[in-house]
Amino acid sequence: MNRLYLTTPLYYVNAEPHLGHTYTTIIADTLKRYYQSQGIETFLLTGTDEHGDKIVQAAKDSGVEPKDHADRISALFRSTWDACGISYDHFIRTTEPYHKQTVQEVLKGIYDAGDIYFGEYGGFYCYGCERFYTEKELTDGKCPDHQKEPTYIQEKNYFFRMGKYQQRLISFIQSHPNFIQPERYRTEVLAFLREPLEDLCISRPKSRLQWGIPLPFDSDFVTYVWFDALINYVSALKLKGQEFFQDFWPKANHLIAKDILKPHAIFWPTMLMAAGLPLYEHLYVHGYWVMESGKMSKSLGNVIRPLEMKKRFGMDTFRYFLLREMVFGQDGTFSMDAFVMRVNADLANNLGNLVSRILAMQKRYFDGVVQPLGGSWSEEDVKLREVFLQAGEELQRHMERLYFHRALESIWAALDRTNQYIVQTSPFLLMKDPDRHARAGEILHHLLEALRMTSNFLVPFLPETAKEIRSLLAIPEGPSTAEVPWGTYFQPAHIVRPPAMLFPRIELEND
RNA sequence: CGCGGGGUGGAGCAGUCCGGUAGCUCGCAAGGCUCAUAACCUUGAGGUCGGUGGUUCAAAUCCACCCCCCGCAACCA
Repeated sequence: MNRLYLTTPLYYVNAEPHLGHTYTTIIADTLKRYYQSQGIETFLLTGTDEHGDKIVQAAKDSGVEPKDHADRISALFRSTWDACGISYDHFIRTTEPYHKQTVQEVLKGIYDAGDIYFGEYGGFYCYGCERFYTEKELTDGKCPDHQKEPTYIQEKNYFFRMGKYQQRLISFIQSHPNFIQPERYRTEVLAFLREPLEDLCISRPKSRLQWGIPLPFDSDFVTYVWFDALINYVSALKLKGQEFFQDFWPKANHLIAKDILKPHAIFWPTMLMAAGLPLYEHLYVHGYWVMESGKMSKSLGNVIRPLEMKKRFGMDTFRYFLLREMVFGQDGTFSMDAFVMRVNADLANNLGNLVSRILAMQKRYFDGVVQPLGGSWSEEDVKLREVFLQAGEELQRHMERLYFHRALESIWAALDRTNQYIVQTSPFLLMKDPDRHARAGEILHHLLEALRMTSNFLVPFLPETAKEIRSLLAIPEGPSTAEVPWGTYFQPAHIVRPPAMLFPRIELEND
């Protein structure tokens, strides 16, 4: 049995779900649906990362305990993904006992193996912020928040011998060209690894931070950030049992945004090496959504809220834009103008209108009853089928490389061809001559096949729409019909439903 | 010389890894159709693919150098 384990990052509960979170999660969901439809057993993990300074701070700001704060934001993420129809299999929280247990087991293992040591860390510490600053973060040598010069302090902490694994990691990445994708990020990681890798500080003294998982070998310290957060990918599988872990872990595929490349491409593999675990299979890295009106920020009022987009335009419409507009790996621009343009052109004018015009003819001319196909097909008929076969092949090729935009382009090229086919064959003209009604019926039969194929293609990208088209064609719920050859699916007396408007054109007032 | 990315018709973007008529959406011009969501189809105008040089029969695509813009630069999710 082929398996695939997909993960989103664990979202940090210091912010509410925004466009970036939504994009990563939708990508994960799309991949899951795609591979599921290929007969692969999939497991999709998402969740929330809930420990650390920033959470304590955020909780303090809203006057609640860290746990209450984390509960609230975590629930918000979960309900958002539910409302968005994300088909995740497990939602993990780093504050849950089974996760803490796994983190402690892994830490203990690495400690016992001698790859964690007690050392000293010095840095610029601001007592107002209760955190260290790097020199670059300081403005004129002062803390940007308090305008005060930080104090250089030294602190005892635990360190992970990350540098020890540098060579092994380099060799691994070099011998596994697809380990990090797209390639630009692999190049970046290799470039980074040309410099010596320092050891990683993995603890905070409890005197400064209590909101964390205690180190199993020293109860005066808690683990700090990544050792806690990254291990979730393992602890979620362990929760399902050792066998489940064995089956899925080697098939782990992590999806992340470029901001957390280093932890995932460097910290995490070396941690796995130290823990004696196999490395994950792939790391897929995407870029940022840049708001046309400048940086995304609440004060500018240009924050894209996933639930709001769903409510205004429908989830599939929102998904379509995100998948079609961004080249996976590169940054993309988000603007409402581009959104409206894309949606009107591709979903309303093309897909929606096409479905509607075909079903309208089927209804008007034959009262929805699918007509038989004759033995001989015209050149156009054959061509139409080939166009869809080709689109299916291209789709597969593009999905393997995370080229969502190109996969959709391939589908839409087939839709364009279908519109052309309608004009070329003009069934609406044939219907004026009673002798040619049979031919018009055949043409419509081919067009219904085009829609059937389209609905199969759309399953991973636009799940609701795929389902709706299926329902309009009166195709029962159940497995994909992609394997049924063109022209053999619709049986005599099959009746399709009257047209429905799938995507209304968006007319934006100056709101 | 820190690392990486981007610079393609009026606008926004694909295409660059694997060289071979420069593609898509919007906008503009002309025509067609009437089945459809003022939609759909055809044709046209508009590009020295940031610059210079090189490799090649052939370069947006490979190589070198230069200019402009943007991220990252380690314990900061």
